[in-house]
Amino acid sequence: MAEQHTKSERLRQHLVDVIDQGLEPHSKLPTERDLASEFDVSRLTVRRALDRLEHEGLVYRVQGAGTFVAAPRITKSVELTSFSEDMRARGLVPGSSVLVTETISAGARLGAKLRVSPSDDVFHIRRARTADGEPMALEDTYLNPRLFPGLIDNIGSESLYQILETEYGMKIEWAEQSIHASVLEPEEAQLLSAPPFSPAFYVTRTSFDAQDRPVEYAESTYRGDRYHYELQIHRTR
Amino acid sequence: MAEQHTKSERLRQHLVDVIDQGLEPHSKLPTERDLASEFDVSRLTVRRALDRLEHEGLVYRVQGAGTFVAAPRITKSVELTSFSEDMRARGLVPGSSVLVTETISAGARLGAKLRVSPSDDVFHIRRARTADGEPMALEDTYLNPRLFPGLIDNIGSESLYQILETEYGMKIEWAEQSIHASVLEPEEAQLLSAPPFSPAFYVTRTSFDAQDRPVEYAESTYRGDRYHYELQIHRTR
DNA sequence: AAGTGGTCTAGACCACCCG
DNA sequence: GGGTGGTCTAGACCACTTT
Repeated sequence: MAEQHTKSERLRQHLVDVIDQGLEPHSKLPTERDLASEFDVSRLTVRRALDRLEHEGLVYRVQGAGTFVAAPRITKSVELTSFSEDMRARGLVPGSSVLVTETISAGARLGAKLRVSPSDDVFHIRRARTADGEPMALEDTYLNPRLFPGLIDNIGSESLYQILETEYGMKIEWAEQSIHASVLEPEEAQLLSAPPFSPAFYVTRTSFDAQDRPVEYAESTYRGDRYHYELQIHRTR
Repeated sequence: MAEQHTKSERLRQHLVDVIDQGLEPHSKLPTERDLASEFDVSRLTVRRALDRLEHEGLVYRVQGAGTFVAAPRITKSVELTSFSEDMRARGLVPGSSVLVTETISAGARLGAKLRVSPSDDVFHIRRARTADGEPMALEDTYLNPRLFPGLIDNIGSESLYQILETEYGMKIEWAEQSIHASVLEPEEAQLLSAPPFSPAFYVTRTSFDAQDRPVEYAESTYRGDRYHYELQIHRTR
């Protein structure tokens, strides 16, 4: 676990542990004032920890009554995760096999996505992604070589995002994702061990760092019979 | 506009107005301390207003440097909207034609979704939804007749959500939505004027009110060639 | 070195829920 | 009426960016 360096984050983590270790839904948590004195912090610090837990859906608050453990909900709202995290969240073991690694000329489309000149080089990685050993998706990832020198020689089965973060200090902050309905072309179907022309998701994603620079552009085709989206959506207030 | 009753909300609204009235992206806003003294509030109150604006993507903050107007982003994160709102947000004119209205026995599946007995009645409404006059989706909506007496006789071309809210005081707060890849069955294809077996989204949605009671269950089939999802996703921290 | 946002404190008053 | 969460204050120190 990463070190928690703020008091409110340490308190939040403590409360997560307490909740996970067997508190029933709708159990009442200690009052904000009690938590403040017990952990020797101000009430505002307690409220910051609870704000985050409420936002994450682990607790709910009722004015005048207290703070309570939320009923676990099956679906979560959409979050930015890697394929590996996504699969683990679904209770599946993620895997990956690299089909292609190459350096190609960006061209107009990829150049625009990654904000490089069309004549510049980009890395291209094609991988088959698996869940519990079964083919789940084909993924073509494109990266700017200037940001990740030498990367293409170090691709293994580890998480690409992990490598970007640990080796290059690159943290992806947000992404634009587009989801289309599609069917598997025969070639894709064969690579995914699925019937040709069966339903599929075609997903494109451009990922950005904290300075809003495009870091990665990826096109993925997911088997529609094995993958779907579950989301919880709220009225914005 | 609804009345803003907290200081931080009034300040937030004021800043929204200022930003909308012509501030360029990356313009620097006044410092938190300046805003605090100008509006005669504490710095924490300023920070709460800015927190919300940052969350909404209108501003970004750089520690040690300042707070800046964010570049407008094309895509928005997923929000809970009706078909009509959704289409209007895409710049299309929504329409609807009612194909079926009937009262049927719930059965096990619908009973579970709407939390009524399998032998209870439910309303069923089948509609073809159009955008700019072109067929976009088929939608089967199921409702609990006890919550909406007489509704089935009043279905017109107006927004169903509008009727639920104005006639029955029902406000939908959140929903669980599931999105599957699919293809159009010949019957659906004909109703949607699309080729049979062409790509489609199959979407189910259960909508809940503020008390977490299921209000509506809907199954929709969207033409994949005319509809897709665009979302902006963020790392949760 | 000065200025900015990030975190935290100790205390206050209000709106709301419950016995 | 007593306790709870919701909002707010005035001030402090820290981490970081900019000059």
